[in-house]
Amino acid sequence: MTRDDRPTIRDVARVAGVSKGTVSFALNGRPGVSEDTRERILAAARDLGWTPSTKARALSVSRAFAVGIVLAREPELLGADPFFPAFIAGVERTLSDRGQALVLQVVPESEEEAGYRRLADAGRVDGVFLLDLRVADSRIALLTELGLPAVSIARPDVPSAFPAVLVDDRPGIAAAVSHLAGLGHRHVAHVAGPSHFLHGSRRRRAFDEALASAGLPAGPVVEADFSAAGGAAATHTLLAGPDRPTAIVYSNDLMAIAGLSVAIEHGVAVPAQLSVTGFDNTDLAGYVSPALTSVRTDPYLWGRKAAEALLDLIDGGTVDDVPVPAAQLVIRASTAPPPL
Amino acid sequence: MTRDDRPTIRDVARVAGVSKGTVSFALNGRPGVSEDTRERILAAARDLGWTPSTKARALSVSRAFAVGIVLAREPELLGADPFFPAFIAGVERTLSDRGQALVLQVVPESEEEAGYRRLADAGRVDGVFLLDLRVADSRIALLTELGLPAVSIARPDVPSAFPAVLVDDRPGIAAAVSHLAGLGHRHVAHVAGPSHFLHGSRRRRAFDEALASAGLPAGPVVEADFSAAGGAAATHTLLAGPDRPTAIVYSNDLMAIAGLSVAIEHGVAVPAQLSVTGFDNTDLAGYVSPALTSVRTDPYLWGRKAAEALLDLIDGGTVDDVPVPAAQLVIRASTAPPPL
DNA sequence: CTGAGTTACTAAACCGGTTTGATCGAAAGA
DNA sequence: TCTTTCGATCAAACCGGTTTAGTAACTCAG
Repeated sequence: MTRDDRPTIRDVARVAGVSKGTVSFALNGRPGVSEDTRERILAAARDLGWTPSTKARALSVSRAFAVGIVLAREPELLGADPFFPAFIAGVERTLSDRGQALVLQVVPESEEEAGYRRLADAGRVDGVFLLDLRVADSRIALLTELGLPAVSIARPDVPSAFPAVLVDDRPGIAAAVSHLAGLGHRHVAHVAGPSHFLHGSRRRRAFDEALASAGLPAGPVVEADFSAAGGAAATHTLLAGPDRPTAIVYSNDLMAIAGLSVAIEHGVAVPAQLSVTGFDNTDLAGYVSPALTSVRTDPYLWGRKAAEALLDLIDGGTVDDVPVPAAQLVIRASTAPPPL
Repeated sequence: MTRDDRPTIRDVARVAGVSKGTVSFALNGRPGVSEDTRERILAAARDLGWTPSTKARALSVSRAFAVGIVLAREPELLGADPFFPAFIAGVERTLSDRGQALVLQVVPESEEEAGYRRLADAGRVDGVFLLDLRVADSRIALLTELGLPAVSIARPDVPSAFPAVLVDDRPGIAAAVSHLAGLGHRHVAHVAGPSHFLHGSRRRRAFDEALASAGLPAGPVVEADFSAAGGAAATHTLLAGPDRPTAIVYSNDLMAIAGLSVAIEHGVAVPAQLSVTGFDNTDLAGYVSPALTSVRTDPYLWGRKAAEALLDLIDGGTVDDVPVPAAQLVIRASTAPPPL
């Protein structure tokens, strides 16, 4: 029952007894159409069940009415990350209100640049979101060259003319460290994300600074890859080494949860002998044992804000950076005073 | 530096000294162009850096060169589900090879139908994937009415003219039950997903059947919602009740992991006093304590196959259902013989 | 040497909207 | 009363491709 006889603007014009142009004007709320005819046209459109063809509009106004995301992550890591789905849900919230679509592209890291080029050259999107910023991220220059508007999540460390949603991980990490310091910990370690990611390196720096401002000695930092396996390996390193820390600040929940089991295997009780904090406050954080103290972020909100900024940018406005509320520490059972 | 002077087919034609039509023929590998001119045209296109405009092609051949997914899930649940990102990664693998794009739509459940209608009416996509099938799913009729080609993940329980990727959860559940039966368990419980989801109810039925075919008595079944909170509550119900089971088969890993902590809180040792199995074999499964016995599925593969089927369907072929390998049970430390 | 059949190519129509320039009748100003 | 201006409307061009119909040159059988 593939009824391909979708009505066109021509049909609406005929039924309403006007020209195509007038229908177009009426629908886009332009002046120069009498109230009388406007209503007749709208009625005709309603009767015919006509919706303007995005394809045709896209061609004539040279807009795609869509924005894009290029994801260069391994499928497995993607699956474990709670950020991404919540973010796109937020993005969609804004987009659907404004009649825009979201085009997703998942590519191997080696094809990331090609992914953006394809999107731009084919004219598939009017702008993109810049996620997973890296240190000295080359995509900023690429997108500038391509003339593709963009909004980044967090402000890049290289000059960027694009607006950013000012996500800042530092207060969250600082809150975790200061919570631990307040409990009396003096040997605090950090399991960091990959240092070529901006959030990886920024969380790490925030950790160093928070220790210093709490008057604590610098703590050991092990770099991992945000995966469960990586978190487990890093934890093993920290617990097997000399001068075992009494607390570990993980840069995401997944690694922290994996760390919990490693501690058990090492016969280290959490939180009695080791305190642990996560980051992301995933669904699971409250339901592991002990329940995980974590930093709550709000990727859904970021998605909404980022989409608003991007659409405004595309519509020609100059857009400022977008502030967002600071992350909050959620204290649960995995943190306690250090052993005496 | 928004250089909007992208070359058009006209420019290529001029440089190559031929007409637009000939350029089009040359590029689409049609006969009627001499080898000589064809090369000249391709060279001109390369020199100018010309890529055909998807917008224009879409209009003239009335194809969107894109397929869609409408997701009607709560953002939180989405974030915790490992299926979805892996699936779209697989989809993308196929799509990018064939020059197609993926349009994503995340909507509240109440707007699901509207979501499909929008996609279809605006002509944004040429077909869609049907995920999270429900019992007596009304979307089959909807898509048929809209004339929108589709491929479903798992075969629906209502008559459907659309091809399906034959995902079957039953062997996985059966393997888990038979593993537990082999270990000597006779009191096996199940924490099911929502029964209005096809996979929820099918896993439940598979559980019942597997128990029967192992010669075991019917076990208690508690319905939950696939979330950590739901899994915890269900586990609590099972462990607090009379006639406590010696093993629990969860319908996903998230609930199983939440269940592990509830067991600890109840002073029930896993696996000594209680065996636990999950479903999905998430990244985390191997890194909780005890490591979780789980059913490994392959959503990445499903995505690839589903996309191939959908594109073939759109291209006019008649497409058969697509078989996929049965899920495998991954045995880890969370299962052991029951207490004596 | 003619007429039919190929081959290689062009001009023009078309997809379904938006946008520009022109037209026409009516109201307003001289 | 005779312009002038303005609001409402239409016809046609345009966006950048694809596709159809037509044509010129060239081959080949009779």
